[in-house]
Amino acid sequence: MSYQSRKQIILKILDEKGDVDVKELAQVLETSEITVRRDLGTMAADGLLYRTHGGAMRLSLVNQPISFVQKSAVNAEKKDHICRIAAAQIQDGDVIFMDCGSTVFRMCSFIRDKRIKVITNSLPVVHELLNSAVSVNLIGGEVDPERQAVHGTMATEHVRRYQADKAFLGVGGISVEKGLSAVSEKEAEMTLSMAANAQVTYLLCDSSKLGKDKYLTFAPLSIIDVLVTDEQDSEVIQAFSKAGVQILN
Amino acid sequence: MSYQSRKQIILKILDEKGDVDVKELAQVLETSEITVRRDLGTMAADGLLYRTHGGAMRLSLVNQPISFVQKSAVNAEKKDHICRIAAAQIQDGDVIFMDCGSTVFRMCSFIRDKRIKVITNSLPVVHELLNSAVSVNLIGGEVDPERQAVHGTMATEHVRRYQADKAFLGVGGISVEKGLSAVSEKEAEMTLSMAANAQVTYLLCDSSKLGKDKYLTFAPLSIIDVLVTDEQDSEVIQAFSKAGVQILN
DNA sequence: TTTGATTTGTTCAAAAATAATCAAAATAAA
DNA sequence: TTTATTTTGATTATTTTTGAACAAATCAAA
Repeated sequence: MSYQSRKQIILKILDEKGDVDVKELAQVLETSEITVRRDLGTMAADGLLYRTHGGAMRLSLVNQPISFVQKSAVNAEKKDHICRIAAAQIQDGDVIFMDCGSTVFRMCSFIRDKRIKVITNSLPVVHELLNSAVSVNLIGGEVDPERQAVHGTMATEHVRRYQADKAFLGVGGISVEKGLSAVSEKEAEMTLSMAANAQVTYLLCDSSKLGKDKYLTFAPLSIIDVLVTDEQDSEVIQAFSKAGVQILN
Repeated sequence: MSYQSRKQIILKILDEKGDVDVKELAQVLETSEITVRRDLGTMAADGLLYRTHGGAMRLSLVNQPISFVQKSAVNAEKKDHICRIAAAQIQDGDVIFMDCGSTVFRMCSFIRDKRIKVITNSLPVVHELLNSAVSVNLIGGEVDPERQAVHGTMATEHVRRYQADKAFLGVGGISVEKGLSAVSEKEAEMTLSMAANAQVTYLLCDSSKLGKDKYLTFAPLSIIDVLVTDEQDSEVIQAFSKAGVQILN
């Protein structure tokens, strides 16, 4: 049995169990311990595993995989409903903006296989679409650790350079009277920039946010074209509709 | 039996089992081992299989993509040595560039507690510094999934807007004769941009890359100021020193 | 901290696999 | 048919891989 074959087996065991010891491998591979040690040595040098005393460990256990923790999955079902509808609006070839809202993030799993370009300031979105059919353009600027997103002058300017077919945005609150409101100026600025440079602006908004205002009101209702929500035909919805916003639910 | 017929059989066995050894094939094909070896040799040259000692393997088993985490684990000790030295050059208040090299990535753990600003095009670096004392500026542009980094025109332009105290860069290879070389044009472009906009340019380079040239040579030695390496006083090092590069090791 | 057991690195020799060279056999071309 | 070319197998030298032996390093328990 060649080194390459042993390597495959070792990797497989490591993938299943997470760790192995030399003696165990020597038995499984029907070879001597010294050979196993040599194999583990070269594999460690190639960065395929982490060598421990007496054995080896899977790298992912040592060096935690890169992943972004998402905001609590509050209203997960509602959000998924909204995202399904929003994703259906996208066609292959589209260029779309996606902001750093938690609802917008959930769209990722519904657009992985689309041949589109996504321009975003959200790190979790980038991470989620990294190995997908989607081509990603990341907006540059100051990283906001709390929101895991990019904001600031540079980011705004970056957005201004691009023209998108559609923008998919989140928001803190929305009402007919006061329009759009946010909890942070940074997010508000990004929302405005994206809306300004997109042909059609979709607002993804679960029913808990409808008719609510957050501390910073920053834009009139008119900057959005379509409101995607889970709320069925209610008074609030009809008010939005009357105010000239198209409703999808 | 002709080579073509044997080839078909070998490929079929390989497809079913994943690997074979020469002796086994010699029996099945009713021919000598030397002939089998010759067959495997030509087939490997044609890219039909991967030749191992004593046999062959299916290509799909061998060609597994190497993740960034894995790459950064190669020569880990050397890299950590280099990173410790590099990190010691940084003072609170500094603005620094960091590129998407795997050695540069390892610097993260040594600079987490510094009060500095890091400007980078590397997603792993951003992730690693997300919850640290470091303030991060992310370079925007097209995301390259393979390198987990941002490149392109927009990225280059972004860098041009900033002036940094220090740049910490990786490279594919470096030699006194040909200067800096890279495996991709994108990386080369980013290296050039960062070097151009930094007061002092540090090249982080473990000994395995010294004196080696990669396919794309893109810059003279003069664009770097300091070479940080693990290689102790050797001929190669002295040559670099004589060429005007400061050495840290 | 010391002790004892285990693991590892190193060196070396045996074994296995390969490369290189050359001649015989099979095949194709004139 | 003869001649040239390709393919194959045998032989030998070289390289790679493997396992054993032993000193050094490491770990765990007393």
